[in-house]
Amino acid sequence: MDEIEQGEPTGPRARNRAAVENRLRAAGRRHLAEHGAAALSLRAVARDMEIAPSALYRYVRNRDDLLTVLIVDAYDDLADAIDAAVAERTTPQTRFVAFANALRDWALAHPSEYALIYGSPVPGYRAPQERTNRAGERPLIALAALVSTTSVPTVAGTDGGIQTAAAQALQSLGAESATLARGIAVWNLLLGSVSSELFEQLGHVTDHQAAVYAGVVDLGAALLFG
Amino acid sequence: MDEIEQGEPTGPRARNRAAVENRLRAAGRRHLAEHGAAALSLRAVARDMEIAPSALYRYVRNRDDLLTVLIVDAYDDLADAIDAAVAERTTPQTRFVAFANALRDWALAHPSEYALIYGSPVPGYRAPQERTNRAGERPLIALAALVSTTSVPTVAGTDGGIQTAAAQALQSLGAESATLARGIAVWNLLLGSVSSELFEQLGHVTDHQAAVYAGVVDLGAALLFG
DNA sequence: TGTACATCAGTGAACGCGCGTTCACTGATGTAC
DNA sequence: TGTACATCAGTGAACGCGCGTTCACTGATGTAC
Repeated sequence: MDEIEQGEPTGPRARNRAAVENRLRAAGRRHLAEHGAAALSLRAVARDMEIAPSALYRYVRNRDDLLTVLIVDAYDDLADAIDAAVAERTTPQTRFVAFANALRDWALAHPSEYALIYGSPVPGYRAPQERTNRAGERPLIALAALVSTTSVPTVAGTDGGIQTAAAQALQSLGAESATLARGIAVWNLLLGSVSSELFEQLGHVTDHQAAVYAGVVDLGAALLFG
Repeated sequence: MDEIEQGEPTGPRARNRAAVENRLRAAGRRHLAEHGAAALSLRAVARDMEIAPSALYRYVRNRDDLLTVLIVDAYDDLADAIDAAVAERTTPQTRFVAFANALRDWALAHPSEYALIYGSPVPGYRAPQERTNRAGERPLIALAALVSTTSVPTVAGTDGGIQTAAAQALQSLGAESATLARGIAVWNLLLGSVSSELFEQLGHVTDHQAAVYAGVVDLGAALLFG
């Protein structure tokens, strides 16, 4: 998709190509939800689309390439949801609450995509960082932005240095290491809470997941601001 | 293995059987580490053991059965490590620190087994709770025990009610719901921190993972005891 | 202690399956003149 | 506007592979008398 370069003409051909790309992404997500990332299969996706398996190679280099596309889509979709939620609030505290709730809401609505990006890594698949980093850092940068009172400078996507853009963003906020550590802890707390709810790691210790999460959010807010 | 019932005679045959079972578990773990749970394959394990694939069916009902055995082993191994570490300390705070460090140390030493029990679920595999619950609750019960000053009663393994033994243990401690919620939050914080370190969910935001975790542990202690 | 039978561990061939990927191809769409 | 050629999307057959599981079997170990 993105990676097979094309000019951007319009006309029937281009329109059709875009439509097929969308059907491919949708079918990929569907397959992800039903069988998991490790079992994502080009043949099965092609079957879903009622197309010959070989036709997919016009859109995607190979199986792993499709996974990469879906990963980037998932990060972007989550980050869009977060950005939208945060933008509605003004104070740091309410922005943080919106951030945390957007994270959980998105995860519950898109469990397989959440598992894809924040679950255990897909064995045998190594994400190509130059394609994955930009989107993958967006949620973290959003968190960094609301921890700080000043606004976060957009970091040009050079990537691939020792430190990622997210780390630069955090440090350009003038976060001392203690603040940085607290920010990381809060992020881990939120991800851990969402994961354990979604993956049912607690058995049925509680039936009040939403209430527990609300407590977790309070806790996070206290750590960051209080 | 456990599930194919046997008397417990000794003699060459029994000894050999036990030895093969151990080789099977070891080969299973090895395969898990190299290719992940979703790709766990009886044929590959048999090849590892230099044995005919069909021979494995003397020890295991099918592929999922082997997964279940490995899951139970992993929980028990982790819980043993935790119990041993906690037993060396006496005050609640130091016991909690020992607990948290044992969790991280075990995860770093056994990443694939950690992913198996606390990562995203294996698609298409549904753990049979009657075989999995007892071991799966051990780490939680250990945490519950050290949150409380009184010792935790051993709960008979009836399982399968609405509430699990872990929840009963927590509540028999007289934990009010606020304490319960805080205990859950701490557990989520620890799991989230270990997972994000192990699965590299942060990119390279920090190079001081051990220090960050130490901060997380302090935080957890403050939440529980402070 | 020896013998006859039952149990068990392991073999090897076979089944049907789905997978990723390549390849030569056809027909439709776009482009240059 | 019409024609000749280039590009592109999609087809269908084929490749070699590894998988889970079943089955009839052989030979070794255990057991009863």
